[in-house]
Amino acid sequence: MEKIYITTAIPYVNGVPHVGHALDYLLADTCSRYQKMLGNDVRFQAGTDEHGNKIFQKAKELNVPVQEYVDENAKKFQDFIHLLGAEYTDFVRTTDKDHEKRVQEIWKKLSDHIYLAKYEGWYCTGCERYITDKEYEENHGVCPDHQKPYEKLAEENYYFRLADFKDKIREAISSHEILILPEFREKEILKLLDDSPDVSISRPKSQLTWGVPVPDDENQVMYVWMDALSNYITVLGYPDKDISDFWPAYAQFVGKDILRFHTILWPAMLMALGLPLPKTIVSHGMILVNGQKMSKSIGNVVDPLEVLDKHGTEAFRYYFLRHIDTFADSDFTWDKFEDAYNNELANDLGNLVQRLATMCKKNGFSLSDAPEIEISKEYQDLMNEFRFKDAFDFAWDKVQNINKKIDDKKPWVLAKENKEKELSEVLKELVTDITEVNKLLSPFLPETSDKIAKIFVNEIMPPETPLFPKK
RNA sequence: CGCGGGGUAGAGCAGCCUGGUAGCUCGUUUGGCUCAUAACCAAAAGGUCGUUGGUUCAAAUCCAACCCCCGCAACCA
Repeated sequence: MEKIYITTAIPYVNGVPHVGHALDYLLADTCSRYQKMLGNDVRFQAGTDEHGNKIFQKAKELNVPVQEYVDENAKKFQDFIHLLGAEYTDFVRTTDKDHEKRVQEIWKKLSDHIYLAKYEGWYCTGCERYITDKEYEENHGVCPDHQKPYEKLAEENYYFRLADFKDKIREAISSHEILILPEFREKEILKLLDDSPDVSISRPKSQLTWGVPVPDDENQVMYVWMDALSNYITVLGYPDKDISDFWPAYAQFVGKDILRFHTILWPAMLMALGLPLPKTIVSHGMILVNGQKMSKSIGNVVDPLEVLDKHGTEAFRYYFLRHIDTFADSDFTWDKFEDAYNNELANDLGNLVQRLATMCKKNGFSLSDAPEIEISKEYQDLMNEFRFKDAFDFAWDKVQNINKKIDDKKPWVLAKENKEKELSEVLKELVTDITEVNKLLSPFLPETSDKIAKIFVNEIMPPETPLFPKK
């Protein structure tokens, strides 16, 4: 039995749960359930990123205490994860006192690689942020959102000296000590690594109050990444506890937009702490709508809660794990979702369960013990390579094969001709087949898999209502 | 010449690394079956594999150039 640690990205809680978050949770959950199926001991982290100005301001706008605001939002995300049928073991919030204390200790341990420097740049008082030189030129020195000219400002920030680790990181990535998936992202990151400057990791308190104070400097507050990335180890108890049981992580799931932080700054932090690097960073794509990025301004945002409400957890998991590519950007449309539901979940699988169970019942066939199942090598290889969509396809192919086999063996003919022995052999074979497929489906569709398992053991009874009624 | 991904049937994709009859799902048409959720099974139609050139007995696949789409370019799920 191995100890497996799986992590998800912690969403920034200034908004509601998004389909993109769902994808992250589902991939991690599928991985986790598969590992548990193999008999491994799994810890599955989830959490929320709760510091920063945006959250502070949003709470002020709503006129609620900031802590109350983040409490509410953290709850929304926890509920969301449950709705997805994902089972985490640990939930970390960056406002947890333990986390805050541990991040400060981590900061101290990193101090050899941290220095204070002056940052100077163009600043918009409306946006309350610095903008890049390029942006300055494009907007001709005036903020388009606030119609105010940018101001030249200077402030002191702490920086993390990434330069100390670049060579080692390049080596770790190239040698696959830390494996980046999909493969093509590795090139992208290696190139990016070369151009990466030291990272600004604090803000003056005058600018940012809602965050973890920098130890031994009351004028500075930690800024997002140091705080957020640490969650993966603070939740395990680092540095108060020995985390070597579960660290290094078996897999860390992230969106492609934040892959760079997880493959550049994060390994650098770990190296500085003397901790081993995560084995795999899995970067998934974005979910598009008709080929376009979802955005509030275009107004094409798909609310995952609406999808869950209309079609339920299992249909949601089915679409997002099989029709959304594990690694690349893919489309969500209601048409595609509904086609997949009706043609595949209802017709292929739901109907198969119905017809086979009915057949068994009509002919008085039952199995006292669940048949022994071996998990196919091909499926395991795909799962071990995090190719969940392909593994799901592999399982689905078997679903279709059972439908073919039924047509081929024609049990109803055997029944009419009273070939009881032959009929019972055929049914036994079919029930064994469906039990096997069901096992392969269980990391993806846990609830359905449970139901099917119950139907085909002891006295076989078709479900009273179809598993997936057509819509 | 910033970096990366992609262009294969009406749609969505696989195949490319390791050249050898172009494949899968959906959709369309036709046939079969009756155990099942008007489901299931089979067959057919449908492609100059972005363009041009090169290597080769042989190129979707390897090489070169070009065209087009899409991401990223440091607070974005």
